Amino acid sequence: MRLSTKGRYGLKAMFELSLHYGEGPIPLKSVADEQKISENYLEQLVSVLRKDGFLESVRGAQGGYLLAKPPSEITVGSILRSLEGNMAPADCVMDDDINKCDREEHCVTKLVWMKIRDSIDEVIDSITLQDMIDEHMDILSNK
Amino acid sequence: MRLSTKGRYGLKAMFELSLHYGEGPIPLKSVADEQKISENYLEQLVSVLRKDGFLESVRGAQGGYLLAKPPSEITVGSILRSLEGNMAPADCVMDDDINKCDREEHCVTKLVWMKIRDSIDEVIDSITLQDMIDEHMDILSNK
DNA sequence: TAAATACCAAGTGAACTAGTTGGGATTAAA
DNA sequence: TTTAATCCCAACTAGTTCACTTGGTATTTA
Repeated sequence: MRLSTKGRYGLKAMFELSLHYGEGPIPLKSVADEQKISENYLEQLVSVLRKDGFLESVRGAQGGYLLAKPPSEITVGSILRSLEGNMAPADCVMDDDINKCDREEHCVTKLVWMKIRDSIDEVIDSITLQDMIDEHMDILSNK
Repeated sequence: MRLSTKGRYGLKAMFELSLHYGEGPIPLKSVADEQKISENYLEQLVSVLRKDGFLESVRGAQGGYLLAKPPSEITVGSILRSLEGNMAPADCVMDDDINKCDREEHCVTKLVWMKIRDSIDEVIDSITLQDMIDEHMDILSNK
């Protein structure tokens, strides 16, 4: 049950941009270099994040990307869902009506998938980029 | 972050066999029919579960599969790990030394993946097949 | 006007998914 | 003793997804 590189790279990039929040636009190249990700590939992920309202962009020389909201207002969950879709372990617990199965009402495995989904949601929705910055500072100061 | 059909079908099959625990071998065909899974495909999954010690098999006519241990001693987690591998959202939190990344010690995203992994583990390791049977009985009796 | 950037769409090789196919070995029942 | 039911195993496969790459265009600053 691995996350794809979309979610993993995307969160890394968002974290990197958080570290520079308030400094104006950061070019994608420097984010890609810093996190060792293909710039062209990262471009696609960042494009999704921008369309979903997490990032703003400034075109042209000295341009780049910047967070559209303060780090404290962006959760890990919202980033991961933007890039990976719903974090449900099975289609039947995805909250859209498309994937309902016919044995719903007496399916015990569905209860298991719901518990997994809920516990993942609880974790990722409770961590903001600001929390990550704080943890990063703690690590740097050898706490 | 979907589970594959391996884990999903595998858990359904194990649950089905739990419902018949103590009744002797159950042919795979009836499990496949009951859960609407391709028998040939399920065979592959069940073969893994047998090799990992969750199932015993009886060959020949009137043969089939049966749980190697009582349902109360088999967790959802052990089944899913048998079929899907480690339930970690990223390679760097897989607990084997192969996938360590070089930026480990100051990687904040790793902390996020660890929290997700731990919360998934907590859920799946705390549910046994017996728990699923109990929930199933509750549903049937309309509780 | 050149360089630095964002933006966009299409192509691609490799791996994975979810099976299917085609057998063989073993055992109980007729 | 034959037949049917079952487990066991390995190889094949169409389709999808992954993780990019390629090749451009548009915009802005120096």
